[in-house]
Amino acid sequence: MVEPRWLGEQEAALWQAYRATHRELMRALEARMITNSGLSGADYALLHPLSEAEGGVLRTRDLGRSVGWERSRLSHQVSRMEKRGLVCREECTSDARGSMVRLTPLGRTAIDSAAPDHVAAVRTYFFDHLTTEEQTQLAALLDRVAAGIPMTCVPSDCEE
Amino acid sequence: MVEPRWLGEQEAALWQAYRATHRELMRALEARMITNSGLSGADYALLHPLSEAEGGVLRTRDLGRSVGWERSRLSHQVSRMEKRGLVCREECTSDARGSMVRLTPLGRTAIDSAAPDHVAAVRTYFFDHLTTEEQTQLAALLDRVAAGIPMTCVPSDCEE
DNA sequence: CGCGGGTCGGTGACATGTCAACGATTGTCC
DNA sequence: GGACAATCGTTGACATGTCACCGACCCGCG
Repeated sequence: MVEPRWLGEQEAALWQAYRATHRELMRALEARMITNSGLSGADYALLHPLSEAEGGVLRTRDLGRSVGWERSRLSHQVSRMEKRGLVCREECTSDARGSMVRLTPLGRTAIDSAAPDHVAAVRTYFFDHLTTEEQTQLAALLDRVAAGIPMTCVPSDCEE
Repeated sequence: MVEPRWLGEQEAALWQAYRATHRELMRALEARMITNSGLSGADYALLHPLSEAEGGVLRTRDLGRSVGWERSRLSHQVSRMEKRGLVCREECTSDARGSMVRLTPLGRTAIDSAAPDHVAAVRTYFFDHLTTEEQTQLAALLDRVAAGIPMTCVPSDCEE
């Protein structure tokens, strides 16, 4: 086997820039949200789908799917948020294995007060730098990249 | 003040896709590196500039700047890597406040064995999906976004 | 029915990242 | 020289994320 194709200077710089920019972008959004509403990015990520769900309740499994998190991460985060009164857990009547997560009035207030500024921040820091055409191109690019990422899978999932 | 401009459907989908794809991409790269060489992404991030430095030594401050990390994060990570024998600390002769981080032979072996596959993975999962033109466009886009991100700064830094 | 594999949520141990604070040192200004 | 702010690295407390595992439960099949 021959020498692998190393990254060229431009590629290395792009990779570096991509990672650094993502990190800074997330850091800025997170910091702004925390000072603005006391919510972390993780809090917001869960409160958002809950606030749009019928009655402010979701089954834990469905909440996990809508944010793309693993179960343990979700469980830990819900525990922390429960301790702070943002959400509460309930039994799942249709499946005794499951559980439900419900937005409390405090959680509703929190997400309602945090959302407008967060959306504005995402615009300011991200979308305002993209033309409509660039948005389309970027979406296509992300689709291609995402499709090429190997899944964490049990062996049987790999053949589908 | 009127209703803020909410994200449209396409924008929301793009934002979602961007975050999900980044997360999955990083997860895949990290998992592959760990199974392949036992190094985490954080390990690799530090070993890479060290391996390119003169003599495999860098002042902690400079290492921190080259990866863009805060001092405490860097210090913790170096401590963990020191415990595993990948690097060692040394005194800084030119400035008694400072310290140096040196790549050990074990660390050198680790980065040398991890690098080829990692580079190949970055190609496979990322660069293979981008044309040269797209790389140029993306680099420009990232520059614009990065330039618009407010820095964490002491008040006096804000006016420069 | 009851066995057995899969699903679901939770837990504890640990790795990682952030924040505030400290002690030591350096450089600056008078 | 000496006060004083800034820099440097570290530490401890805590928040977050990952992993392996458990216990309860659902469902299909004999």
